[in-house]
Amino acid sequence: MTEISVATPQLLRRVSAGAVLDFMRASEAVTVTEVLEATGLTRATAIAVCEDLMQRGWIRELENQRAFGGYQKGRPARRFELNERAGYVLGMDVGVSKATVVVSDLRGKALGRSSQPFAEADIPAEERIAVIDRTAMMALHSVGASPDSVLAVCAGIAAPVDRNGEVLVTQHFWGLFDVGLKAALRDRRGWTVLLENDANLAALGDRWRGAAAGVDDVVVILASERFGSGMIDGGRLLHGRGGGAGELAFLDMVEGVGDTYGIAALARTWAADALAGKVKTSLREFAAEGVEAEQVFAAAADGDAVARAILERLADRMARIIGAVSTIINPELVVIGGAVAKSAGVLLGPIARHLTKYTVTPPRVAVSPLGDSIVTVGAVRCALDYVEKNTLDLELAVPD
Amino acid sequence: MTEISVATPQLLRRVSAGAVLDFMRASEAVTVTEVLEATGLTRATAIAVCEDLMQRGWIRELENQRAFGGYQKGRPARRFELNERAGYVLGMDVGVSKATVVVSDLRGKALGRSSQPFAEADIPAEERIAVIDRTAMMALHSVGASPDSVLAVCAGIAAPVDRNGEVLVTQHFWGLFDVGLKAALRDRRGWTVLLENDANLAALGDRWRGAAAGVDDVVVILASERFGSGMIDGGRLLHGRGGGAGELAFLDMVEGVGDTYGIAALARTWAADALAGKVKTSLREFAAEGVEAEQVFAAAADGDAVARAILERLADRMARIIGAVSTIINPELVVIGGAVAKSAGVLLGPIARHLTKYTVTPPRVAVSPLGDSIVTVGAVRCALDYVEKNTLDLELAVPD
DNA sequence: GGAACTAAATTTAGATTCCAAATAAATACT
DNA sequence: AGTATTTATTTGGAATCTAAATTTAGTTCC
Repeated sequence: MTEISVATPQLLRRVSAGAVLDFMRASEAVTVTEVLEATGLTRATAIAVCEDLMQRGWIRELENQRAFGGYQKGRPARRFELNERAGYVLGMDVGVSKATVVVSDLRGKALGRSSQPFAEADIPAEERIAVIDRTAMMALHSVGASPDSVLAVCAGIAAPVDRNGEVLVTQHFWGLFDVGLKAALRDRRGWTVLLENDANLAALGDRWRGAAAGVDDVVVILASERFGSGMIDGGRLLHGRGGGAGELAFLDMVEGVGDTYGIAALARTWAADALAGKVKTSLREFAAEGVEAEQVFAAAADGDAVARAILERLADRMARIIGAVSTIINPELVVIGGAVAKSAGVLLGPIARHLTKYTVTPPRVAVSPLGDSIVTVGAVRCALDYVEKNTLDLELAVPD
Repeated sequence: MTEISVATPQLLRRVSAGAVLDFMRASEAVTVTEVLEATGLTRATAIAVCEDLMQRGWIRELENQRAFGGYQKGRPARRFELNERAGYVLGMDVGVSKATVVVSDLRGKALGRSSQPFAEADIPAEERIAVIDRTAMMALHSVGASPDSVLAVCAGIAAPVDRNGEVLVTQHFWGLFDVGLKAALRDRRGWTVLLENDANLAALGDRWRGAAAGVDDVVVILASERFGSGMIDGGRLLHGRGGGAGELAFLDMVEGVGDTYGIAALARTWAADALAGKVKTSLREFAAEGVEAEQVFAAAADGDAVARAILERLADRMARIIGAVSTIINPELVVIGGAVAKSAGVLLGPIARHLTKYTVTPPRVAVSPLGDSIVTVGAVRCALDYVEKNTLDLELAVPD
């Protein structure tokens, strides 16, 4: 209600409340004494702030305080904890062929998930939106959450998105993805929707709960069907002017690369090429359905020469890409993510070996454990970031 | 003196004072009424803050207020303005063969400059420091400023520097540059020294007072003898883990490039190569002293075929580099900077032409007007950034 | 069961800062 | 001289914090 111009006394309470809330997000149930030590506030103030936050619904007080940690002298301390059910956030992965929605609580715990295919690749925008909306409602319903309790939504799409969440339709193709989701979900449900590029979300996701946990300078390469990357420098996502940062189209110019197909796609193609010849290889048993990357990796592990050659070729290509990107960006770590990543661990050794050819200071290389949920995990993180930054400006639907 | 824990009432005054100071830095002499409109504070508060700042020496009050803007009704307004002489900052360009120091006031006006060569490239650290210190003292003396009035120093060096101003001596070569300048100048003079990579400072400099003024996503390529770049995304410099972001060593992998020599170096070499043959060219008249880039550009403008070929080749190479970097970083603008930049304007047309081969969404390309002072300009900006961020924690030497 | 002990919670007094509104001051215009 | 206008100052009230004194709600021990 009250407009804050620059610095009113109310600003102080905001700062204090923010500090307390930050501490609570990082801890389980805490006593006021702990709050006070963590924030530097006085006891009187700390209690006042907690009461404030409780009244607004962001935290709750526990009953049987003494139940914690056995014997304690003195007057029992009150205990407070984050009300992780004060509201929910949605993380969306909107692909070409399907939409996936994850419902998460305020601690980032995934409570429910729903996925729906689009009838065809080229359906009109309203239809895409309808499917997405329906998927979201199903996911919410599955956890018994009302649409009013959604505090933020983040959707990942396979197009460049600038740092304001806008899709610049410079290339016609991307128009497909800018289906007006933001406006549609705001109008229909009153939700705040953040748009972000899928590879960027993968980077956020993996830095949160993947191989890059806590690393400040990291590049995550979404590498299954096509290459795309999310780059984080100093803990901040890079976007560039039109959200195009992290595009790996420059690969066309790197010697020995020349296209932007991902690991899964290349493995499939190269295996097919090999089978067209007369070589002897165990891959031939999959020939009918087409050979997938996993099968190539397995065959290579069994000593199949053709599979090993393909693996080596993949590793060299990855090394070139990682070498080029990390020379210019200088990350501490490069993570390979996406559906193929889980089985791509076998590539790490060969990649490291090839990498020494392309850079004198190679980064660490890892595969993400998040599999194909890497984008939704990142979307949840992105939505939570928004909520955490704006907590004190948000009104909760049903302050219980 | 007083430790601020989280949110004390004193914090409010800090916020208010910061807002007022920011406004004053962006304006000339201002009345309290203007302050009040800009910051949203009350008149009473605005005056109190101004008096505060004046007492601390950061701003001053003008005498003949009414002298401004002719006729005015009502009680004359007091006028305040930034005291740009409250202290000074030093911007340093520490190269291999010489050190340059610029003294600037708090509005970024260069007041004096001094430059001194190092006796040899490989002199010991103490000697390098002594030369740098002496150069700084000379520059200060030339403007009549005392060493005590220096609020911050920023030094640009040709080595990777991480975002904490540390030089990681991963490669032995860089050890040359980490001569302990920070500690030495702190101990001798009590100065706060910020270290930064020279190309990064070039980026800051050009974004401040060059071709990239106000552009949030920009890459500045220092291109004279060697290529190095400073990359800014969303107004923030990229560093990477060890300060290596912006290194263009990956050029080794880009087809048609293959080394990291800069424009001046390449022009010189290619011209010499051409002269070794029997072609007819007006460049031959410079053959004795060696042909410089400027001369090649001039001859090309006169229609000399050999010079034009070299120019075209340079443009193609620049286009490849710009194409590769900007595909992955997606800047709005790429600036060519350094001593050679002033005459490199002739390259812009050809570069733009070649660029379409390497990217579908080419950035704007420009040359920096800052010449070889681009690094010191950036160093001054960097030091000012520090002072502006920490103004209220700094004590002025002689509060007049 | 009551006294002693202990840590937490609450109350009280004081300081800083802000805003809003009333009052005072300085100048130009008539 | 008187009025209008703009700026400056003063006064009163509110929010917030800290620091210190006081009260409370338990445990422990006799």
